[in-house]
Amino acid sequence: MSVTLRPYDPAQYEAQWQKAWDKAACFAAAPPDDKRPKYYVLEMFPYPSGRIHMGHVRNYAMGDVVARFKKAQGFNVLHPMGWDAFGMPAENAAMEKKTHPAKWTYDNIDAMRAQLKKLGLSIDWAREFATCDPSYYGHEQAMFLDFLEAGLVDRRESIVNWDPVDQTVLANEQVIDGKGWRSGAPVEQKKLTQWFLRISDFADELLAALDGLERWPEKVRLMQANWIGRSEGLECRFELSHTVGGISALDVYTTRPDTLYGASFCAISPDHPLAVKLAEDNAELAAFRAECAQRGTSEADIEAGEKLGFDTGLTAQHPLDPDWHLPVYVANFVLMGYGTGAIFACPAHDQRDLDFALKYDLPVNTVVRPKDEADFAVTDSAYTGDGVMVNSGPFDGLSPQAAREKIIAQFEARGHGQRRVNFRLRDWGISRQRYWGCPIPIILCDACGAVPVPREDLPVRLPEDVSFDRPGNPLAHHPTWKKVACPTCGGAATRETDTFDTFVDSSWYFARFTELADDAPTRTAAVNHWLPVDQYIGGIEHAILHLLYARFYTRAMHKTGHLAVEEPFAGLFTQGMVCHETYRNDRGWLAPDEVEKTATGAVLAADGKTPVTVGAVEKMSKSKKNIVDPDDIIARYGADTARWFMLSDSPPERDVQWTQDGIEGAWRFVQKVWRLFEAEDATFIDALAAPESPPAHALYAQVQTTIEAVTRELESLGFNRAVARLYELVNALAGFQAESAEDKNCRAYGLTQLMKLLAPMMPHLAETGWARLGGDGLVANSAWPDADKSVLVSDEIVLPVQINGKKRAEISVPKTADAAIIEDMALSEAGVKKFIDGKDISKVIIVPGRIVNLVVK
RNA sequence: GCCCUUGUGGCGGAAUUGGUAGACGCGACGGAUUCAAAAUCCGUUUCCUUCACGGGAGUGGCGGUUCGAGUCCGCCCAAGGGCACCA
Repeated sequence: MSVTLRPYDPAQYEAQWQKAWDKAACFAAAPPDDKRPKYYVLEMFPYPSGRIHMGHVRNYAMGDVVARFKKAQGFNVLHPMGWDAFGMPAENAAMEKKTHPAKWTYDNIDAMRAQLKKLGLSIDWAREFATCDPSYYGHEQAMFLDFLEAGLVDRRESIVNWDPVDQTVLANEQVIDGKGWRSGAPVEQKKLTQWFLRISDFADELLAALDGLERWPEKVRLMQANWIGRSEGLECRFELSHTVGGISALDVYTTRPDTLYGASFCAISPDHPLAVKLAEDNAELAAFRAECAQRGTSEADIEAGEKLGFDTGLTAQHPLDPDWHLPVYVANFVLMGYGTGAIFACPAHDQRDLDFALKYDLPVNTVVRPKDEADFAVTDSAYTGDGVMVNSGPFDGLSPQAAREKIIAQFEARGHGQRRVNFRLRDWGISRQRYWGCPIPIILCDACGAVPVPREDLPVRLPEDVSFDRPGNPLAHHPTWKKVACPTCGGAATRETDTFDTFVDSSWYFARFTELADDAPTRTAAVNHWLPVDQYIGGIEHAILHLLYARFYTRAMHKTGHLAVEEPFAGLFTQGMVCHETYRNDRGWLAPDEVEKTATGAVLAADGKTPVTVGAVEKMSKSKKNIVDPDDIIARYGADTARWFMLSDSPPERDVQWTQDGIEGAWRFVQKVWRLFEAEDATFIDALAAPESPPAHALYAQVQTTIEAVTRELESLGFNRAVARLYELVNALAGFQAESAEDKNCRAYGLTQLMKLLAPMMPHLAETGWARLGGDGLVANSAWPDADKSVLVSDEIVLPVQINGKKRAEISVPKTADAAIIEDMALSEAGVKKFIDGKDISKVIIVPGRIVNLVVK
């Protein structure tokens, strides 16, 4: 009589194994002198918002599979965890709930750490830190001073994006559709003195190095390349008809010098110094400038694309023809921040210029025509394609590309202009008018200017006694904190009250994890050993912001001697989002547990009858209430089930839809694996020679193909495909009838290997099974299996036979059979004969080991 | 507007280099077990046609290359994403 196991109860085992791993210090990374090769796997660290969500579960489940898999493969694995702990929500909580941001943050960290631990992640918790720890941000301040000395930092007045709700400055990258990325409020333009990191100095490098990031998604590299936005062109000078306030000429940047003969006017930005100067004595122009400043930021205005201009009355001399004078306009579509803030316009070959020219009745001169249209002329749609130069004097007949080169060369030869490369990327403004961030270690003195805080005075700590009862920066309002003596002259001075953009904090945390040194941000031996991160995993939403900043910051750290590498992340994987159906009725959105699904739709769970509208599948979000809480899932099904479901079905880079059926399916699988242990022959057998009996041999072979396939899939992060192979093996084991001792041994062997293969994904169940089999120690510490490749190739193979490209039959042939034998066998197969009877065989294609195709007429 | 990605059963999705389309999971249907249910086990499940054997069609659409196309090429359609007055 077989003993029936009780259903697998995760609650009974999961905590137990988590303790066992802890006690054995399984996941502590060994020091750099360890003889194993290193592997650094990192998931983007979380913001301590209070609770983990399913997105975290997916992200950390994937990282954990990689970490456990690499450890089993014999790597010295570093898999740390920390907290991106500065930021606005802590201050909002302080305002709303009257709690201190530090307390709110550290309480959240405690809660979330406990949640993460319940997932059974193989994390080296000894390396944990939060970016709001003074022991972290103090080093960040020191590095800022290093950057300052190295010329990587600027302080300058500039027009900034001002978020009126959050009352702080935003970087360009943080403005989405003209709105603050956090508050969603329309961004205003404001002039402030700001600290900048000179990321644009690295624009060329950051762009060029993208080519070397072979293990990054093409999509992310492309997005970064577009963001950096390199363009090549000509900068040249247009002399003005009059000198205004010392300005006698316009410097103009163009990527289309080939269209110079099609010039029709010049245009300058409303913020151009010439426009500013002219507006001083011209009220109409001043009003126009004000209007542009107002309209400039509104998304709707940009969408409408209405071109507005103001004729200055000045003219500019064409650089290729001294007798040609172009009117100079102030135009709303010319940006001061790009190029020189002044353009020459060629309406025939630029749609914006054409819109403007048509509105203000300016000439349209076609200078490029398509190759096969001799009488081509632009009317209402600019021509930007390739073709042949016309109406361009000495350049007629050339291609635009050739004309561009010749014209630039001519300008350079005559000293009238030069080839120039421009970037879209601007310097990174890092000043934020917030309390809960890293204080900028600078003292502002009326006599000495901006003076660095002496190194021995670091870290500049945030004051603890702050009040949030009025808007703006609590540091600036603090009665005493900012008042200090100037380190240079000793006179009364004030601290910089701005703090760093929190993206600074997340730009080097991966380096800090390599060693928590007291006296320096990084320790050479450790940081150079571990970096680059071998596999970084996180959301696509950081494709530009965080990933570009971190790449720049690593270069800055390289330049200031903090580390050896230039690229922080050798491999990047961007995972998809976790989505769920949405539910609503006339009172608003409903959470999944308020809803009961029926055959035809859904009803309220409370009464079982009130209809509920089932909406689109969307990213889980508080606002739509389509959230499933990881804690509830773990309590009900255990961490392994949650992890398994997150890894099954959907490819990891794509969005996954959370469903009740899906989690139930994963739960059934856990139970099915557990039932494999009901058999009496469930004993530990780690090594076995290929069995003789056909069924056992077949099972043995399937174990080998599964080992081979799962290894390959995990290598390429194909978790969903690895899952499918494991389902197959479990199904085979469950259906296997063990008759002989040999069969039973083979089954036990298969079960032992299965535990190893499952361990990265379902570590607790694998550990429980391993212990039940009588395995040595922990499966978490055991080596990854090698496939016995000798059984992967069988003697007989099945070949499909196609006739005219359609499959008609299958033949079983010896692996060693040559083409003549295969042809013979194919032609004598009954299913084939039927189709070739009375027809001519004009061609026979035999692809060894693959296919036979007969072409008949 | 520019750039990119993706289109495969009722659903999520498989398919090394062009070589048996639909693995695996979900759902559905039928059966076994059960007093009944849950759980479990067995079977069916791309569509059309046929009592059946079988046959035909089929990877968003149209065309092309090839003995052979989900895969390569061209054009088109749809959905999603990024950038967006960047000269």
